[in-house]
Amino acid sequence: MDRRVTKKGDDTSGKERPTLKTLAFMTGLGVTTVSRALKDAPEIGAETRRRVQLVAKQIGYRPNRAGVRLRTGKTNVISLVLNTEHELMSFVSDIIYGVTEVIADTPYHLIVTPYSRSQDPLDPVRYLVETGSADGVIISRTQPNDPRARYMLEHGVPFATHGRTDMGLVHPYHDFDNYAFAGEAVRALAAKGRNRLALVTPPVGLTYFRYTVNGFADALSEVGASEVPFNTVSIDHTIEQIRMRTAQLMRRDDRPDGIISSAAAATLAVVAGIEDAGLKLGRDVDVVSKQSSEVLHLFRRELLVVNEDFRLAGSELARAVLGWIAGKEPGSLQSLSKPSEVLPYRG
Amino acid sequence: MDRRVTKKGDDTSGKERPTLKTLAFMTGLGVTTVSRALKDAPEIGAETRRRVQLVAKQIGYRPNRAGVRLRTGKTNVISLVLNTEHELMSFVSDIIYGVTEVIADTPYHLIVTPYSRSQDPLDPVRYLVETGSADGVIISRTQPNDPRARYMLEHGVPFATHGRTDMGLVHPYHDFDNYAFAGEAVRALAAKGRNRLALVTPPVGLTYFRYTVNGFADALSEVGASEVPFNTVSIDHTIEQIRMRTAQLMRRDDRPDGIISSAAAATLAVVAGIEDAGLKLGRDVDVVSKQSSEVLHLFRRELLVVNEDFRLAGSELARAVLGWIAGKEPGSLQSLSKPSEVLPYRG
DNA sequence: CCAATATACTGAAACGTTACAGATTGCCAA
DNA sequence: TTGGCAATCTGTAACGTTTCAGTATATTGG
Repeated sequence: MDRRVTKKGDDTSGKERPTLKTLAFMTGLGVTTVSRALKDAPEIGAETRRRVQLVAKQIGYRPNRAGVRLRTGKTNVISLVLNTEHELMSFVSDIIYGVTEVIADTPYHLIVTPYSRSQDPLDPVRYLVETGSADGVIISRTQPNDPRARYMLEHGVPFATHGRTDMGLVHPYHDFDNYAFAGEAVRALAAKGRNRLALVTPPVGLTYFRYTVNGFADALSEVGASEVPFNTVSIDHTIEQIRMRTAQLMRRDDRPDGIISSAAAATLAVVAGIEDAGLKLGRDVDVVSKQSSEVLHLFRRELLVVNEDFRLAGSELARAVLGWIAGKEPGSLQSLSKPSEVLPYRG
Repeated sequence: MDRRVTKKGDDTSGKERPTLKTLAFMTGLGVTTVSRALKDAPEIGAETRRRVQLVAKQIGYRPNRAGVRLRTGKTNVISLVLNTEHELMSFVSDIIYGVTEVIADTPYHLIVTPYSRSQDPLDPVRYLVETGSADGVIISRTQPNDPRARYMLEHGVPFATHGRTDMGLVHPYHDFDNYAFAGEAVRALAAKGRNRLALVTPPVGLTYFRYTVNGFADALSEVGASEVPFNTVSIDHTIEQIRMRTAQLMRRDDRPDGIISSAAAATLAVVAGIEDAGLKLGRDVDVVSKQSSEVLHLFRRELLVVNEDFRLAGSELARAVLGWIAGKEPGSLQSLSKPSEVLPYRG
C-alpha cells in the first residue's frame, strides 16, 4: 500500500510533514538551493539563506532521517553496547543518562544494543558495523586485548571504550583510575592499623582488573601490609556466592582485617558474609568500597567509600565518540577520572 | 562527497554490502521479484522463492533500514521514554533488559528518549510522533489523566504505558498491582501486632499513587488499624529528605509502629531515619518495602519485602507495543502483575 | 565590446526499498 | 485457432535527501 496522501505534485496542504520540496515550493526556489541554504553553503546568497532558514523554522522543518541516512550513510545514531547479565544496575542507568545529556542538543539518537552471556561480545559490534546501524559505538567491559576495539578500528568505525585497552592501538576511552582507587583504599586501611588485606576484584578478564590488582599490590608493599588471597570471587559473582565465600574467608584463622571491594553491590554481600561469620564491621574488620551512588553509608556507617561517577563516564564517552565522528584525533579523546578521597561516614 | 565505491552498474565485487540489486543480479531476477520472494509473497513461484532466500542467506543479505524506512515509513524502532531525574536506577536497567529480550529476534531497535525535570513530559513524545522516529513508544510514570497517552491515541501511534490511566480510553499497559501490595503490606504488619501505620507513597501525580493509597486505606479499615499521616515525602524525594523527615516522624509521640515503603531506595533512607531517632527496626517499628532486586535483606534482616519484577514489566510492555503494531486489539494487551507474598528474611 | 569569470541558482541522478501497473508465458475452453 | 485467464515475473516511480554537472545572469578585465 502506498501511504501517500497527496496525489501527485507538491503538497502545500499543510498537514503533511514538510520536506525540502515543501520549502522549495514555499520559497519559490529549487530543492537543491533549499538544501544548501539550510546548511549554510557558501554559494547561496545571504538573503536567500536567511529567508529559507526563516521559513524552515516557521513551519518546523526537520530533515527526514531516513532520507539523509539513505543518501549519505549517516545514521545520526550512537549505540551503547551492554551486557545484559553482568552490567551493574547503577552503571546502566547512569551511563545512559550521561550519554543522553551530551547528545540532547545534537541530532543523535541513542540505541541500546544488548548481548547476553551466551553470545560472543563481538557479535553485537559486528552486527552494528555490518549493517551500518550507528555512526559511533560505546562499549564497556573493556579488555586489555579487546577484539571489539580492534574490529572497529579495522573497519573505521568511531567508538569509545569504558576502560582502557593495551594493544598498542590508540582510541578514545574514559576510565576511572582504579590503580589509584586500590592504592588509596590500602592506605586508608593501613591508617586504621589494618595490615592483612583482601581484595574483591573486578571481573578477571577486564582491563580494570589489572589496574586494581596492581594498585592494590603496589600499595601493599608501600605500607608494608600483606595480602590475604581471595581469588574465589569477583564482583561478577552473585550476591549469594560472594556472601558465602566471604563468610568462609572470615571464619579462617588467617582472615583479613581489611577488605577492599570494587563495587557497591558486592559490598553488601561482603558485609553480610562478615556478619554471618559473627564478626563486626569496624571492630574486627574494615571495608573500603567503591560506589556510584550514596547507598553504602545508609547500609553501614562503618563503611569507607570511594565514589565513581558513571554519569560522568557516560558524558565523557559520548563526547569522545562525537569528537571522533567530528574528525578529532582519537588520541586526544581519552580521559581518566581520579577517585574521590576515601570517605568515612559523616553524620 | 559521494560515498559510492562501485562506479555505475551492479556491484558484484563482493566487498560492498549486498542489496536487492546484488541479489537480483546473482539470481538473474528482477529486484521486484527478489523483494517479494524474500517476504513470501504468494505470486512468486515456490522454487524461485527458495532459491532467492537461499542466496540471500548465503551472502548475508540484510535489508537496508533507511531504504525500508524511507519507502514505507516503518522505522523498526521502539522508543523508551525516560525521565532522567526520577526513574529508579533498577527500573531503568531492568526495563531496558526486559524490552531488549523481547525485541532481540525481531528487526526492532530500542532507542532511549530522555526528558528532564524542566521539560514538559509531552515534549519527547511529541518529538517522536512529529518526526515519526518510532513505530512504538513505551512510557512510564503514567498519570490517571495522561496527556501523552491521549496524544498518541489521537495520532494513531502504538504505545504501552507502565501503569494504568483513567481516562475512559483503552490502550495497552502493564502494571504492578499496587493496591494488592499495599493491602498485603498492611495485613502483614497487622499480623505482627502493628496498628499505627505510615505510608511512604509513590509520586503524588502518578496513577499508582492512587492504587497504593487506596489499597492502604482499605486494608487499614479491614484490619482495624489506623494511619499515621506521612504526606511530606514520596519516593521521588531525595534520600536525605526522606531520612530527615522519617527521623522527625519517629521522634513524635504518635509515631507509627509500622511503615510501608513503595521503593527500596526510599526504604534505605527510612531505616536510616528510624535509627537516627534512636529506634530499632523489628522492635519499635516494622517496615514492609517493595524492592526490585534482592538488596533489602542484606541491608537489614528485619525488613519485610515484596518483590516487583521490572524486567518482566519491560518484556510485557515490549510485547504489548509489538502486538499493537502487529494489529492486535489494544484492549487485549493489558496485564497486571500480582505482588509476591510479603517475605521475611530467610536465613 | 567581448570574453572570461564569479555568483546564484537548478535539474537530474542516486542511495535501497516497495507498490503499482504492466508484461510474458503456458494452459484450457470454446 | 483464438480468447481468456492464472501464474510468474518485471520496469518504473516514488519516498527525502545530497551531489554532480550544469545554466543563467551579472561583473570584471583587457
